[in-house]
Amino acid sequence: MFHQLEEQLRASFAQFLSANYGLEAQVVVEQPKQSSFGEFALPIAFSLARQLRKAPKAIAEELVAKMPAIPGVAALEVAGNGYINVRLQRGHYARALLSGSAAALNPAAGKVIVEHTNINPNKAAHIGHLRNSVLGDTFVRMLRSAGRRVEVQNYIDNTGVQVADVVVGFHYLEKKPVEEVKALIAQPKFDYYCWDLYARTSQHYTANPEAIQWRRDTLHAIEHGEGTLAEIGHLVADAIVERHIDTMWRLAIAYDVFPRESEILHLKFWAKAFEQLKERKAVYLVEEGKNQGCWVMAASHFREGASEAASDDDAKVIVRSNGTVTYVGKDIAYQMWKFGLLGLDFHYKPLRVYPDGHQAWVATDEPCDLPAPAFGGGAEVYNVIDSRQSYLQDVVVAGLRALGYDKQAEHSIHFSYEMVALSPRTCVELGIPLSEEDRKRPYVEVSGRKGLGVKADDLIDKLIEKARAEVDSRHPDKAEAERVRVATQIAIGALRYFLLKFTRNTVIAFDLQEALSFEGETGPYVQYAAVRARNILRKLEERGGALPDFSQLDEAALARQLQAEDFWQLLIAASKSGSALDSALSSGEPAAMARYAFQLAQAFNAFYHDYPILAEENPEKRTFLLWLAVYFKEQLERTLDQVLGIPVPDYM
RNA sequence: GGGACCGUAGCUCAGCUGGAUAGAGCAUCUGCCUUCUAAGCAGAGGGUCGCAGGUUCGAGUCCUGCCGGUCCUACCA
Repeated sequence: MFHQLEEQLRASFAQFLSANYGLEAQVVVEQPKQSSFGEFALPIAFSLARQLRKAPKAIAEELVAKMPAIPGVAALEVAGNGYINVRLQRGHYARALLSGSAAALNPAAGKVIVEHTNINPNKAAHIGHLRNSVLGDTFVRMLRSAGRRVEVQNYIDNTGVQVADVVVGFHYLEKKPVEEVKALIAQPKFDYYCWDLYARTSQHYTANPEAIQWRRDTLHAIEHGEGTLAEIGHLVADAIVERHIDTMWRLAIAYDVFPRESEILHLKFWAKAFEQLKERKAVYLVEEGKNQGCWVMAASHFREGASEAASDDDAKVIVRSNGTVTYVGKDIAYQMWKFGLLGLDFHYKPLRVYPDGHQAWVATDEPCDLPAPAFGGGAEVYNVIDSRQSYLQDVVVAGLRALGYDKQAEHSIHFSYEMVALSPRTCVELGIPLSEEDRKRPYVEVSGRKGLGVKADDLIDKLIEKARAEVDSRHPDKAEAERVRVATQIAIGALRYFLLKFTRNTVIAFDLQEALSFEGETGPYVQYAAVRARNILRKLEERGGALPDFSQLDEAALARQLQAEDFWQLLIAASKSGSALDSALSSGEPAAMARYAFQLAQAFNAFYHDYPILAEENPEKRTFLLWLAVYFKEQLERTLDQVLGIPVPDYM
């Protein structure tokens, strides 16, 4: 609604300027610094000052005087040195909201593919992985809320070095036969077991460099899919993927399809992509130098300013001299498949039915009887991958471009984000040893190899435990199962909000104390505002009342009530959810959406404190306040639950 | 060496394509629970927006240089 008016305003001014001054001006519509200035502010007079050679203030005054009436707008005012402030007709605006005459969504056509999570299936998920998943999942929810069709992919690197290292641990270090590994998999927390084993194997390599041969042998075995090593590799990877799915579902994060690296190889995705790359001369064979015998992509393809004659040594190796393909090479093939450019497809089998009935599929190399949806073939692709891999992502896009797929390269977006590190204080708390140097740093990087980090499940458990204590003390009369449910919802809210409140390119120095906080700018604060709105309505019912018929609030009544600035500001804030989604989406910042939710909650909390609705005796005002509470509740709940993936508890 | 990002209140961070008096949260201090739950509300203090130039009606925002910090620049991913 708010957004609609903004557009209308823009259009009206542009049209007026074009018709009366012959100017094709870009009309900027801002929101005033102070709400007392009105709902919109246009700095148009400033930009016209040069062209018209007149003082901005004079231009603004002239425009305001000549501008024909705009529906829904009460007044245009000149302020400051030449701002045009816009005030809306409050009753008219509220009536439109009440009767639900919202604009229909007009989403772009075409499927959006969002790839996120992508955790190496060799150990438990940690806090850094959570940032990826929460960002990706929230972005997916934002797109879907805007009406886009979205497919969520979680790519599994099940044949890589990291899986191989855990296999080395099982086979060479622990000398476990397949049966014992299977028994371990059946135990709970198999991902935690692998977390430690992976760290041990890494340490073993450091102490015994010759042991690296085990890794080579294992990688080779896994790639060919034969023998004990390969069998353990597949068992481990599949089992860990299941654990990751469990962990992410605790945060209401789900996937549609799991493409796997093993199928990229077995189904000849890479071979086909390689053919095309060679044909188009996107890659070439190096004759001499350090990259002798490798197929490489010239630096000029992916690096700004690199000259055509840049040396072979600067090029990116795509196929190693031993004939094996690098991860980037496989990623190019995968990216081509995502856009439907490869002419090949995976086979799929069902992997998991989520508790809500959603079916997730996994890629396989054998046909399956069950019909799977059509995956891949997206119009836009977002890869949620941390910023350290931007170089690799540039190479992937360069690959598409070199093949002549300019449009796809354009729509191939690296949705990058900075890493999650640990605050020194939290390291101490977790017993992680710090060097003198580390102590002075603002943060310490986590390391899977060293086994340093905060495991996702541990963090979620801690949050639930803390929320549980709060819920228990406030609601000792509620059934235990119910208290656990509410505590879990609060924990999810706290965690998701914490990971979303930072913009993407900010390094998060994870601080346990801060993450466990439920006060101030946190998920529980926002949830609490929604719960308060629910409490009002529940209390009304408990006292034998019922919601009045809001249609009796006509424009005049609404205008009367909305003379109160507090009410008007809350209504305006709540009606901005569509506008907030729009701008968060165009800037690609889920943090903006989280911030909006927080601001809306703040506005409501102040309102809640100042105006006891149920005690209101004036019938018109009471009806109006109840409507305001209901409208706020709807907007906030939609923003929390649908867009941010944060559940709203029944009570707190 | 080359590339990218960052530097805003004591701390952690917002600040959309340049716009009105630079904002939150935490921490500190002061008030407010017989009311729809205080996970809350109201208020106070706290800033040379790293430094120096430039662009213009106007710069935290754009350009250049410097200082400080981080990441990338693998036949790992």
